[in-house]
Amino acid sequence: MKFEAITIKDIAKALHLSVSTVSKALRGSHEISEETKQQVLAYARENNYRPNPIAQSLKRGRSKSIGVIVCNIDNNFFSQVINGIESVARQKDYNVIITQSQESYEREVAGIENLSSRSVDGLIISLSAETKNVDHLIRLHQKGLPMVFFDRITDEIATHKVIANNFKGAYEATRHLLQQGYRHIAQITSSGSLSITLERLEGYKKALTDAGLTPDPQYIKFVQHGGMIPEETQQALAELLRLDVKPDAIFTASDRLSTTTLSLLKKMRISVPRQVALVGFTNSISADIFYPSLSAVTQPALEMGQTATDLLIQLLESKRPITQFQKKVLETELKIRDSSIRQPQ
Amino acid sequence: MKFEAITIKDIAKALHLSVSTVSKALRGSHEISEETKQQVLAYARENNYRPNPIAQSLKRGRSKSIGVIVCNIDNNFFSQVINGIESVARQKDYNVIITQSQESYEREVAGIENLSSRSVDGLIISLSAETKNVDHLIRLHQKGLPMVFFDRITDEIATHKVIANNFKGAYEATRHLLQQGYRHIAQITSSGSLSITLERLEGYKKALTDAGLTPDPQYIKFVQHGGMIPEETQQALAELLRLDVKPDAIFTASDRLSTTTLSLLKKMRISVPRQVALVGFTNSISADIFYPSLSAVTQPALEMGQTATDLLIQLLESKRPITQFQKKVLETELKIRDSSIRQPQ
DNA sequence: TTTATTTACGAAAACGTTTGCGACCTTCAC
DNA sequence: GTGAAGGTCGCAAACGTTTTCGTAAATAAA
Repeated sequence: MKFEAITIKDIAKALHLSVSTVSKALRGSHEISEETKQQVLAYARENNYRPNPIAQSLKRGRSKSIGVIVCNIDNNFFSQVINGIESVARQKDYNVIITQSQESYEREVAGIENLSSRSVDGLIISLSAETKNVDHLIRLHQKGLPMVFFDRITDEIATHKVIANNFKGAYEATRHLLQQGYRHIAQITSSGSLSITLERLEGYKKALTDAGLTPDPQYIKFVQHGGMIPEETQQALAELLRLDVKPDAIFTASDRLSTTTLSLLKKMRISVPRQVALVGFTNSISADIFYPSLSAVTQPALEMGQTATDLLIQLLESKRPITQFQKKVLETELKIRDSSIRQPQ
Repeated sequence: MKFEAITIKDIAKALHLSVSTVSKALRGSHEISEETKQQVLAYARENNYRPNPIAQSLKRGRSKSIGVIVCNIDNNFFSQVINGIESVARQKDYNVIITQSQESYEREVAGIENLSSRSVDGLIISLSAETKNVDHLIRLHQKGLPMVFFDRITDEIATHKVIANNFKGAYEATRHLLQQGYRHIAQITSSGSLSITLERLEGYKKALTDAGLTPDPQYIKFVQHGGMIPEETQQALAELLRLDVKPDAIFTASDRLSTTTLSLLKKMRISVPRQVALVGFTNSISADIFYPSLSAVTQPALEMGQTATDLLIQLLESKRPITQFQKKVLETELKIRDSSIRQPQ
């Protein structure tokens, strides 16, 4: 089971030098003669010497790794974000450690606790659907652990944040439905404690009022675990379809909710868009091969991951403490497909 | 930027004890009196002491983290596998560090090199499509770095492996097409250097010969980067459709290839399954809302991740060197949907 | 009372680095 | 010939733990 590797000590012994000389030679210190340097470098290269990153971390007080916590990796939006995170982290020589909260507050706390206890230089966070209280993060932030939020953010912590223009995305999606002539537009959305939920809700409401309509609370359904539990979505949908005036269109405000809703409608043999139209937030790469193809608000997920990571590393490597924080808002894109196009009656 | 945390030293100073006493007290050594233990524990708890995992790693020679390398995380199959990996790793208190090869041999080598240089206790690997040579892994394996392969494995390294029953999956998919009456069944598959490609190819061929047909090389198209580059898939498909006797059915042998092919057929306005039927390997959670709904061979991805991690941790924590290795073969499931059902002419 | 045993703790080395400082030698200017 | 300067290297401390060993005091056995 051991994985013996060569250390500086071994090099020193072999070359009859001291450890410090070898160390300095390896990092090209001017204190060391060119001759010795070459000798050390040659020996190191021959024997495939790699500095022990753990020892370096201990010495430097930085682990060169960043922690990521998301609700679930098995979701096109988040996997694309992580793709972005991983690409810039790797390039800047950071490791990426991933934890999933599975939309559970407890797991989020435990995961963050685990990541934070100094094994990680900074955190990239998207809150879980259950999270209503961010004291666990506030504590860490006050202690000086750098963090960047994306997607599901909180106002209670002053740091960099990266989000999509959720308001506008939802506004455009709803307006599109209105333009198609739909008047009873429902929304199925995530937990009301999530920032994205509120932002998308506002966009939806604004589009309605701009069109002279009054948002009806009956038409707004919150799904507590953001679609992770299909039964919750099922119930929300059933309640909508049981209303006296059934919605003629539905706006689903998150990735998982969109695909689940479409799937449920199909199972219930409800024709989309004839009986009910559908527009959803989704980053599924397959939205155009759905039946019907799904009109969707797409977020620049990869870019969100990259931006968040850039900001975090900026935080990590800054000499002076940063007090001015950015909230980057990336634009969404509405792709209109069949699921929302009004059919001739 | 600093994140000052309390150390054993601080506790020792505060309580007028020695570092070693505190350390022992914290781990409940019998050498320490009950009274002192309580005192130390209380102080540690009050001040929210967390042992520094990096120092522990250095001391113990184990980092309690495992490295994962896959081609791409943004893919339902792999994200589900990682979901499985993360869940059991977390439970056994290991961190999961993820790297993507993007199907590039160079990136695979660099990523593994980076992970392996002692920051990781073991590796979970699925080879990239470009990888024809595994010397970089053989070296590490010989040095004693434990590794487990899944999905895209190699024969050249003796260790635990976890795969799906690719032969049977492909056999059943092809047989199903044959049973539907299709006779010119093409296959679009990944790079020929991948184990999964060969296994699935064999299953496909066996089903054909069992039905008295002779596999025709013209009907077998290899896509070098496993569908990461849509143009490659496009070209493979175009070549198939340009044949004198066009295929009446296509079997796509990987996740990305399946969705891409369906999407391309749709763009070309080729009716599925009327003009050409389709069965593919995919773990997309949305296969039933595709148009047409996609008949698919599904792999137990979550379970593969869990099994691979269990096996790796078993390797890591075994007292005596393990010489007997397992090759776990998990069963696939063929879900028949519309894309392969023969339509009345 | 002496000796042996137990209990409770501390000193120090070790894991593999990095780094400030001092030691020694050579070279050069005056 | 003396002093300063510069070049080259090693010593030792430090990062935060764990662990081996030693030792003093207290207790038990003789």
